[in-house]
Amino acid sequence: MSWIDTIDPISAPVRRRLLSLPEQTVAKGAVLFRPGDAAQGFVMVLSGRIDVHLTGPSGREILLYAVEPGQSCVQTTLGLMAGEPYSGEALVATDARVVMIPRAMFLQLIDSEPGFRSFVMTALGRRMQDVTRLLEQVAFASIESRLAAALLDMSEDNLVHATQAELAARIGSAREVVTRRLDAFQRAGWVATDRGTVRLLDSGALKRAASLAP
Amino acid sequence: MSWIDTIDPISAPVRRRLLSLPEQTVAKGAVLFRPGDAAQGFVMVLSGRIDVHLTGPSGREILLYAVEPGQSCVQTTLGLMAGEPYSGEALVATDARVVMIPRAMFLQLIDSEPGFRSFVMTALGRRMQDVTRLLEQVAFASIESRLAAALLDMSEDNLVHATQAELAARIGSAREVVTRRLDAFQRAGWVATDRGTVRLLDSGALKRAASLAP
DNA sequence: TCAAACCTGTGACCAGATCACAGACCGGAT
DNA sequence: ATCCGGTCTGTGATCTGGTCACAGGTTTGA
Repeated sequence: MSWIDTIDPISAPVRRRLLSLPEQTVAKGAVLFRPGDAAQGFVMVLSGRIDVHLTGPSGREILLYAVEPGQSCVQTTLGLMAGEPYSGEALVATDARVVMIPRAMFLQLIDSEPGFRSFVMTALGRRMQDVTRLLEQVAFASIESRLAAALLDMSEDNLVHATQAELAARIGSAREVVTRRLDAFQRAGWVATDRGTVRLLDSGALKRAASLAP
Repeated sequence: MSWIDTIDPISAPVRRRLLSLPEQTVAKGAVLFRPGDAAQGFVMVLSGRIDVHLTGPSGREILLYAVEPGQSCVQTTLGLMAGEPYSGEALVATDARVVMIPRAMFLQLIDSEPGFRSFVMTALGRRMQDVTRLLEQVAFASIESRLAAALLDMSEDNLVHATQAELAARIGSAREVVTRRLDAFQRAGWVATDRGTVRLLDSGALKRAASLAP
């Protein structure tokens, strides 16, 4: 079993060519690309996680999407297909291994391999949907509901390991706002906060808050 | 010359099949699809314009993108490829003619016609970029700059035909806010407002306001 | 010509972003 | 052990923008 099998079906010769591509290891904190860069190839994540986010002029950030193992970074797809430069910044969130399919091979695979093609198009479609949903949240949902949703999404075993600044960057708000909202959650008994962590005490209440749109 | 030639290159037999598809006429105000609908086919616009927008729970709206002649509605693409339902609402902005390529034919064309394939993927990539940029604007830019940008974009001959409510729906703000901003623009001498129209008097100043991000 | 619908304008209020801090906590170095 | 720079968190003041409530003006059509 290899990463290649997330692309299904794939022909044997192509499978060999893909397997011969070198894996690259990238350390947490590395920047894979910045806004304005041109795509060099099609990047797939094998392990670890890559966060792609937008940064505003004031330094405020928002997470566009996270690329998990078996997924590709669609921003590279755009660059290769539509010639658009990156608009986001890709930051390695946890030490990761990736492979890059060079531009020429990518274009050839798109033309010759139905399995690869449908993998790419489905991924692109999903991301489009993700970003559209995010836009909907940013445009219409309250900070309260977005913060609650982020906490639920990031929690493992009812624990969230993130500073308040990281939570703010995730939902596209300001650190101070997160501080005050978390404080309200704490007073309501929904969470307990500590330096660098948030413990979820009442995920039911958080879920309700997350789905309340205004 | 036909709409088909916006897809290039295309083989002769396929060209004939596409030409045999019936054109449909849709009247201004008609709704092509709503959030949650499943895609029936791949829609291309021949004339007129179709606006795709999101609606929040409070009734506030924002324009996701407009589909102009020669373009396809990528939301239909998503539905056909990734199986995702629509998240936006498509409203016919001006009387339009469209053709719908049925699902089966679409999937077959994707597999067999490189020209069609690259048309679809490029369009999808562009829209992804559009929506990402829109998200960036909504998340980080002021109403002042977004309104100025919208006025410049919608103007023909320095005239914008739109009510203040329509301008608000376009930039994802509230009507009252647009009223007040337009009032400020007017006091600054940048525009003159009238019922249903805005006349641009100083597009230079508007351009400067549009590019000022905060 | 009268009513209903539509468009614009205003005041009050709340949520959220920004600025300018201050204190608390952490790591390592002396 | 203590000090120090960096990081994380907490708070008040102020500004922008979204929501609510409502008023007056304009069109349109019955």
